[in-house]
Amino acid sequence: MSRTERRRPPTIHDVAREAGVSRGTVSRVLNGGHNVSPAALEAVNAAIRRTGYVVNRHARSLITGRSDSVGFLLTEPQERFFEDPNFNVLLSGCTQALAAHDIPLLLMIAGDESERRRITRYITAGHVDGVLLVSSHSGNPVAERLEEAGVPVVACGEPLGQGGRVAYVAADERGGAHRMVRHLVATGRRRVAMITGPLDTPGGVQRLAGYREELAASGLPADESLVAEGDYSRSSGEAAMTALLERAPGLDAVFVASDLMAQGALAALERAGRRVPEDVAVGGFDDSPAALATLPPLTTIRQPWDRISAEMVRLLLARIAGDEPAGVILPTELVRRESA
Amino acid sequence: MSRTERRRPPTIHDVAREAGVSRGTVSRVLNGGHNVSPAALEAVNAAIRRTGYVVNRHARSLITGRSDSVGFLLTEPQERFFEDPNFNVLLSGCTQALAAHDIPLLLMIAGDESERRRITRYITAGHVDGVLLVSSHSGNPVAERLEEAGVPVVACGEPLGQGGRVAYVAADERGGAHRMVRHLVATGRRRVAMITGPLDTPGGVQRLAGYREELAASGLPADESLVAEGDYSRSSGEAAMTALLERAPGLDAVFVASDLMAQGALAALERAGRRVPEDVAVGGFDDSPAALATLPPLTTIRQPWDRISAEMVRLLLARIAGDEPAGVILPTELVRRESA
DNA sequence: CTGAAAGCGCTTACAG
DNA sequence: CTGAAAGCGCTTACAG
Repeated sequence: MSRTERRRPPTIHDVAREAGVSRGTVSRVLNGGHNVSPAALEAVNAAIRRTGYVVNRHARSLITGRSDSVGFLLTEPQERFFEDPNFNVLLSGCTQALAAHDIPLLLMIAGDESERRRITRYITAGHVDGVLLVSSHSGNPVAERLEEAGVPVVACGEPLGQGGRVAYVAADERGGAHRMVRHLVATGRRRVAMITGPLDTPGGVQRLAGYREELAASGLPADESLVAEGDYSRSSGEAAMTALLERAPGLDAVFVASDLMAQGALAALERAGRRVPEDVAVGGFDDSPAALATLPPLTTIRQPWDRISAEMVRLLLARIAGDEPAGVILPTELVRRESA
Repeated sequence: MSRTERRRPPTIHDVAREAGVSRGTVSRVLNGGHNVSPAALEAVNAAIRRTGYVVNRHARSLITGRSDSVGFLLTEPQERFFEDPNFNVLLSGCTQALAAHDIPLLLMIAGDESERRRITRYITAGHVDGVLLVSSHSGNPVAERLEEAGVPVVACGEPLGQGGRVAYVAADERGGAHRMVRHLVATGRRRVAMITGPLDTPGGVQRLAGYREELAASGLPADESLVAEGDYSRSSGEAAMTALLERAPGLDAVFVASDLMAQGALAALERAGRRVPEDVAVGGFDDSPAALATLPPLTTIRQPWDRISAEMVRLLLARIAGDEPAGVILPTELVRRESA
């Protein structure tokens, strides 16, 4: 027990004594300063400074019933999280946006159903005022479960088949796909293939839809042999590209639904002896750090992750304050580099 | 205010009534079940199940003075965090190891000095029982500040110049460097260059020391023109490799202190028309996902991130329980792939 | 082994 | 505008 003794921190009582007012008045100052005379306000603020007082959140939460904290819940299998740089940007952005409101972020990872149950229980017990949910796979019931229990949720990406019951923030996936395919076609490509994301995710579905729409708009024929499905991982992109090359050797461009998969596709193309962009133009999606790590650097669709995290936090705080759920769609943008 | 009403969750009082015992007895069951008769124990447990009771942590913390939560504090500038997959593995591993103890992890990011002050204040106010610190740069005073305030800290990586005051977990950096250089030399390389990490970090310093020691042990001459410093980023690896090629065109191998920098080095070598591994063997460090994303896949030194996170959590919980600080060094291992 | 009671540090009507 | 007081849901000596 030789560990440094932690001194008992000053309480509202110490501040009250120091300022010569009651504890109620100190509390009022702490909670917005309404109904407090200027003189008292100043005395209390000075006392807070002198004593180094910091509110005890446990005591406050006990009475308010709020925890003044927010959960960041990841229900993807871990591997995805490890590999995808987007998660970092999102997580970090949310942490900082919350920090500006002095709200701590609790990180929660639920890889399997038993962890999901444990965490749901923890959350619905009121340990957190709301949840930022990252889990684009449909058929994942946590969002509804939490909302039913009265815990506000904001999802990253549009939840599939949930009829507007849960709030979300998403990039304009479909518009992004339009932009990329338009660019590919505008630069003279005529056999444009696509590697999609998992088709049980909104990103998977909508980027594919945008691809098809833009192809049709360009008067190019639809050809299902030009479409292969991946799971957003690097290796799945490599496998899909290999399959496409086999099925449709004449392809001259490929729109890949994530930069990470595009990295894999690039490897497959190199192995097959196809030059990029001379023989095959490659377009990615995300504008993640991976897009700069490839050779050649990737032409891609930028998702505004910084704005996405900021909007998620804004929406969640609004929901916690009582607002109705809302969906926010943020624009994407084409980033031209060397691969297409 | 049409938001779903959150029902008031059951309290210890409801459980007591349901079980026909006093609240004190319920509390004893909750806290280990000492001094409770088997009959009472069973009645309480049944009542807990029936009511769906979950302890209110705020009330508990208010009286125990513990928060039963832990902070994960990142003091690196954000960019590093985004780019480095190791952070993910570490963060995720710590989250899960803590979850096994039912302890939530609060993510904290302190990019600049003002954020550092805000977060230090938050932590020392007792909102967290201990801190997992990721910040290998020396001259970063947060670890000492926190320990002085009585908050246990466990650092990732050996803190430079802190005389054993703060607990840490690290990989055997020096041994890893030995292993890699030995491998390079054993496969016939004679002009082995090195791209180091930042030399104000333990990883930077120790991997370089290991390189020099092993070169000497192999009877190869020390040549300072063969050493260039990077900052662990991809682009710095590319720049360093370009500089090395200029200074020492005759090099036939390079030991790069991180996989990410190795990725950059590979790009520089390709640009310079050097084949890997035929002309230049490249060895990385980390065995991060980046090592598999390169062409050719990277021979590297595996850091046991899963064990590192588990040990950090173990050590922190021990410190919180009163143990003295300790340093733990975990072994590294050579992973042979195609680049060397 | 068990219950009654005090008290952790706050907030919030309630009087004035 | 301000103070006195109740009470949030727990834990922990203290008696028995």
